[in-house]
Amino acid sequence: MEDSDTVLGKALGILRAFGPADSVLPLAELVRRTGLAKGSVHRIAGDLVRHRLLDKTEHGYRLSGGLFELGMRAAAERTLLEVAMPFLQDLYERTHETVHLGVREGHEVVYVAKIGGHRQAKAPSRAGGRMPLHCTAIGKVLLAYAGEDERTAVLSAPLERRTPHTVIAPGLLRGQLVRAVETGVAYEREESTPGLLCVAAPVLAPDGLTAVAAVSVTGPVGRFRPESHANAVRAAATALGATLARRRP
Amino acid sequence: MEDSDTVLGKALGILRAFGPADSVLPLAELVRRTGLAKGSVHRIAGDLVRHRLLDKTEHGYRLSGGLFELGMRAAAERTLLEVAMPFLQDLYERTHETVHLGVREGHEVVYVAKIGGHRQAKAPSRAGGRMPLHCTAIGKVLLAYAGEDERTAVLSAPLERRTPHTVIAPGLLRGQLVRAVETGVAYEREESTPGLLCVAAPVLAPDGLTAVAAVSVTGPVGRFRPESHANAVRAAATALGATLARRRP
DNA sequence: AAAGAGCGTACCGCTCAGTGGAACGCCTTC
DNA sequence: GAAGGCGTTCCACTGAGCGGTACGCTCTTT
Repeated sequence: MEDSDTVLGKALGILRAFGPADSVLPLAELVRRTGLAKGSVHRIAGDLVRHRLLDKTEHGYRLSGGLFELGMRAAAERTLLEVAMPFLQDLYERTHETVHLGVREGHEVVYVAKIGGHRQAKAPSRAGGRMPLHCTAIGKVLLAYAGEDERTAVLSAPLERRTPHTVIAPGLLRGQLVRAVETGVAYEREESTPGLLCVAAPVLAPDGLTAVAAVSVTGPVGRFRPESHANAVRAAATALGATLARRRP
Repeated sequence: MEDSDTVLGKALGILRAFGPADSVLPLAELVRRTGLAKGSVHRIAGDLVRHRLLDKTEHGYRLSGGLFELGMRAAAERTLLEVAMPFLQDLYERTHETVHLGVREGHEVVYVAKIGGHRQAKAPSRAGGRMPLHCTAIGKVLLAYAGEDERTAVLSAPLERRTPHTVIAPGLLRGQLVRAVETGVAYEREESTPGLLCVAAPVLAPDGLTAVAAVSVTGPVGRFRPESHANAVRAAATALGATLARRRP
């Protein structure tokens, strides 16, 4: 799906052929998804196994633990994760709902952490996973604090309708972003996933103008009242921001 | 440090040149660590940047978020992590000490998760990081439930002394392993890091004979009494084991 | 100010690693 | 028993990758 004229490109193509859903893919499927020659996929996959990026099972290939280890060394997300963990922990303990930590990556959110208990609302989000900016609470917060150019770029592109509640009117969304900056929190009400509500607050950089990340609390329609957690989320996010600022003088 | 005759090998060499400690490395340092030609490192690093595995900063290269995303797709650790999270959460809430989840990878532990609060004892462990088997509570548990051949392999090799308390006598360690199987928990008392104590329990496969992972609670010498958390750790680990068994019929 | 060291970048001709089409054997499925 | 899908192996061609060389830059040193 990308440029596959270099060995590295092909290898990455194979690795990225694994969607968030699939755990083990047979060779033929990899050939199909990557569009590469069967022989090439066979050989490269073999190399990847040798390098502990893939595991070869009876039924095909699987992303290996070596990849996990490598990914956890990524500097930015790792330090963010480590510093944030205590605050996320506090937040969870106070709310006992699913807690997310996310950063912006282009026009999407990438979740850096997701913690929750047994009775958590089953959200499609996963650590390392992505979501559109416009239909999630974290996304809205991040978008609200993104540069004006980024914001208009997102708002002028067609906004994908994920559920009947997804806000796809740019004007409406822009209003929500303004309110997010004013109030320090953004909400999502079944806009990305039916049955899920969410509050998010920004983790601001020392300048107070840009968001380096965002924290959210998610819960199911019914028992969950996002507004009642707004303060907790805001507190966690600002505390995290202050701690991050203290680390990098 | 590995085989670097294939492009992929060189690329991996570059990525793995990043130790857990360093966040940004200049080109020259990568050349030094990998032993590759300067031109090659330059070109490959450029390719890696293009593929979102590296970021290029003012002061050098840095492992990028793309790597984090990719690593989080690793099937085994991801599902383990997701299923385990609620149990780890419970355990943390009950103890308010640092909680670890680890799996065995060769003769080392790989930590899949690490959660803790503000007052956590600062351990050198990190998610995605490694530790020797013989000097950690999780390692001992995993070793106790490993195959007999694996166990003797570890015990017959010289055991690295990490601290004055590290158990390096194979007989002594073997005794601890036997006790671990009998009691369902293993302990570590400043054997990997001065000032740290730890209790761990195995997450057993349905057969009840092999451990798929291990859970631990860590705390500082002084206030922390590992024995008093043995039951909580054991409970969390067995509950997790039961849940995992239910998922794969 | 000049010399030096270390850095990132750019160039380029040689060559062998990587390529992908073809063919094979092994399974199901129809 | 034909047909199709699968994983694997083989092999001759070729251009991607290689690494030595060279340049410009910014510091530090003398």
